[in-house]
This record gives sequence, structure tokens and C-alpha cells, in this order.
Amino acid sequence: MLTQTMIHRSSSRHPAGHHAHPVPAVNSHSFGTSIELMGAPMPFARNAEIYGENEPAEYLYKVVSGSIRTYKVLNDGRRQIGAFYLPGDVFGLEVGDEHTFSAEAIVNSKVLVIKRSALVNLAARDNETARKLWTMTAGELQRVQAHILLLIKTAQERVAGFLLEMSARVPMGNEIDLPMSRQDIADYLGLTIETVSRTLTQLENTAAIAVPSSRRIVLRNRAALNRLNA
Amino acid sequence: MLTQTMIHRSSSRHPAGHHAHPVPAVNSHSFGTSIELMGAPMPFARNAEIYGENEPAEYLYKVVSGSIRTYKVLNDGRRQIGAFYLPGDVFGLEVGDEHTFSAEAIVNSKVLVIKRSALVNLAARDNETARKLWTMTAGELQRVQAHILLLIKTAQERVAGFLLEMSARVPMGNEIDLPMSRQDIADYLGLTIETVSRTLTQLENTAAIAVPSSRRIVLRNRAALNRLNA
DNA sequence: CGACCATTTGATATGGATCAAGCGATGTGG
DNA sequence: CCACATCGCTTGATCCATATCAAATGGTCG
Repeated sequence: MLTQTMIHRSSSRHPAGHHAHPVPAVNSHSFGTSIELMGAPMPFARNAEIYGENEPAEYLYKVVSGSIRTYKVLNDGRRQIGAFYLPGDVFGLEVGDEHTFSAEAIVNSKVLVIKRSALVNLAARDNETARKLWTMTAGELQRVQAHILLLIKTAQERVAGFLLEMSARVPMGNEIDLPMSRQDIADYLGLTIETVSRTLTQLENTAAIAVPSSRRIVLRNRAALNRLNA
Repeated sequence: MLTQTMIHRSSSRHPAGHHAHPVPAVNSHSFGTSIELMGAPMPFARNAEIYGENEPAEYLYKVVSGSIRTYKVLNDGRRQIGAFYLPGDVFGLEVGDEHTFSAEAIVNSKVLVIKRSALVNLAARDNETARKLWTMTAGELQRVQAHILLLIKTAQERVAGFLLEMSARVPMGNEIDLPMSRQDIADYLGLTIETVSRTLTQLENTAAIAVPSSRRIVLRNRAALNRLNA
């Protein structure tokens, strides 16, 4: 079948000398409301790997700027993107000891790096923290469940759903500035780039959206998109 | 498109006078290792609804016998099954206040009903319990992530993956006794019954499996199935 | 035995994949 | 500053896996 991207391994691992984290002291940028155990924002270049599938999950991460994708590559090279993370989102949180997906920066990004063990230890004493961890995992669960519902739909429905999801996650009204390529979108939606592209032009032709430039989408008719969103 | 089952609403709600739970005292059946706050096993008839999407999540549940499906129905009637739960599995655990899926008994089943508030209160004091709740949610998350990977594959791969998953969850070696119909399997895998049926006969023809009766599957060649599992 | 329901099998249709150009923007070296 | 290579995206033509429509078979229960 081979629907998705054929594995295009990201070259530069740990561009900023990652795993040798010199986590510089404790600063505070309210992590939600109560958790403040994090290092300085760390920069990752476009396409740089933040962590790999099956690596020990020593850290979790909070996007400060830019955007991140997590993904898995199947044996035969198909890639499935699990999620996109935008500023404010936390990713890489695991209960087990290993990351279940890989994570890469989509564009040059800054990410807060948080030591998991510190958080887990704190959670053992502070049930506020414990609840927060649980809530974050549950939030992920909901997102993934919504993703499943996307994957059983038609191409139009998937793309419409994707656009609505993105627009809900960015504050700005009807204009979306996509950080990710068509290939990323395709691998997120379980489609090919060609189908994503064609579907966007269909939506444009029916005046549901406008595509002034390939990375910029204007939602022109949310009602129509919502109708597609089933 | 209309791939899945057209909504076939389950008739009998709360067959055993559910929501008026007469939760009879506290008995003990180690809930994992440390939690023991549950009522008596409650019977649900085949196809009976245990809870509906968007209902308040007052309880969570542990399967004692039988099997359960959770699902969502889209506007246009397509049904997506989110998971199958077998004896020992816990389902219906939410962090938020409402169930995000509906749940039905697939066959006559017995289910332990556990008051969520009791558990959540306990978790606020006992971090053993808090961790357990988190772990259970994380387990669900992993399962759903695996489900996503299934949904991007070919029909053969999905069916092979499903069979391997089921066989891993039932102790017995190579013989699986499926509690669910072809329609349930189809709605879980995002396929039609016809495709599920045809795919099973293909797998039978290649001697990967045997299908002595429609609900009984024998895994004859796990290597072949694993190969399909990508 | 007969009715009903689940499953299988067959014939055909179709949405999206695949194969293949073409096009526009961005960046690089001369 | 322009010519050209590169990359991401779009568009076109064709193919194929799975859906859809239809019918036959089989199993279960009254």
C-alpha cells in the first residue's frame, strides 16, 4: 500500500547537545499553575530530532515557540504523525520508561525541557501535581480518540476536520498559518500529499476556504466545514 | 462514504436498573493491587447499554465476565468502536465529568461497578491510588495509539493485527473465541463486514489461520500474521 | 420445519493511491 | 542581479483496494 512518506530520517540528532542536558537551575514559567521545575528554553532547528521512539523518557517538554510533530515509522517506511504540538502544549510525557513516538521540530523551535523524575517524585508528595500529570495524560487520550474518528472519514472530512482543529488551537480567527508541510498533513491524516492538495483545492472551489499561499489558509465558511466534520 | 454500521440503537437501557445503583457495601476483589472500593458484580444482557456518551461519568467498571464494546456514532450513523474490553479490563474511567464514548455489553456480561468519586477522593490522599489511576489512563492511551496505527494499514494488515491483539489478550494459545460479530470487528477496524469476511477467507486460504466456526479462529502461522502486522 | 439473523460470496463502482508532469517560490553560485 | 537548481506544491491520467449492491448459504431458535 505504502500510503505515507517513505522514511526520511532526520539528520541532526540532538542539535543542541541534547541528551547531555545542562539543565540550568530552576526557573519559573507557570507550568499550568503549580509545577515549576524546568530548565531554560532549548532551541531545536527545523527537522531536528528531540527524542526518538524507544529512547528512555527522561524529560518531558513544553513548546515555547515553533511547532513539533511526533511520529512513528512502520517497518516498511510508512510514517504516521501522532500529533502536532503548538506553543503552550506539553509533549513527551510518558508513564512508562520509554517514549512511544519520536519527536521532531517542524520549524526552528524553542522548548522547555522538564526532568520527568523530578515531576514524578513531586507527584508522590503533592497530589496537586499528581492530578495534573493524570489530567495531561487524559488530555492526550482525548486527542488521540478524536484522531481515530478523523481516520475513518473521507478525505474531505479529514481535511476539514484538520483545519477546524488547527484553527481552534491557534487564537486568530479565520486565518491559519500552517507550520507543517503537505506531507506532514498527509501523514497525520492517513492520506497522500496529492489527495491533501486536491482536497484543499476542492474546498477552495466550493468557497469553504481560501488558500492565499500554500501555508496560509483562510476559513471562509465554517458552517460548510463543520458540516463536513460530521 | 458510510463505511460502518448504520446506527442500530441498543434497545434496553439500564437493564438491571443501572443508574439507580444499589451499590451494595464494600467488598474486595483486588482492583489491581490496592484499590478495593466496589459494589457487587452487576449483570448486563447482550447489547445492553452500560452508559452513553456524554452521560455523567459517575462510575467506572471492571469486566468480570463477558465482553464490552465502547463506541461513538457519527452524525450520519457511522459507528466507530473504540475498544473491546475483556475480563480483567477496566473501562469507563474518565478524568472529566462525562463519558466520551458509549459502552455496551457484547454478550451477557458481569461487570464490577466502582464509584468514581470514591476513587478520586482516595487518590487525593493515597498516592498509590493516584498513580494507579494515571497508569490506567496511560494504558488506554497506548491502546488507542496502537489503534491509530492499525487504521492506516491495508485490510489484511488490520485484520491480522486485530487477531494478534485478541490472541495476546486471551491466555489460550492459538485458538481465539471471538465474542464479537463481524460488524463489530469491521467497525473497530474501519472496514466493512464484507471486507472483514473476505480477508479472513484470504488468510485462511494462505493457511495463516483456520476458521472452524465463524466465531472461532485458529492462528496457524503467527510468523505470517506478524509479517502482515508490519 | 420455517423465520430470522449472521456470514460468506459474487459483480460492479468509486475514492483515493500511484505514476508522471508541470509550476512557482526560494536560494545559490557565477 | 540573473540563470539555474532545488524543493514543495499542484494538476493530470490511470489503477486498484475496498465499498457498495445483491444474492446465496448457514446456523439458531421457536
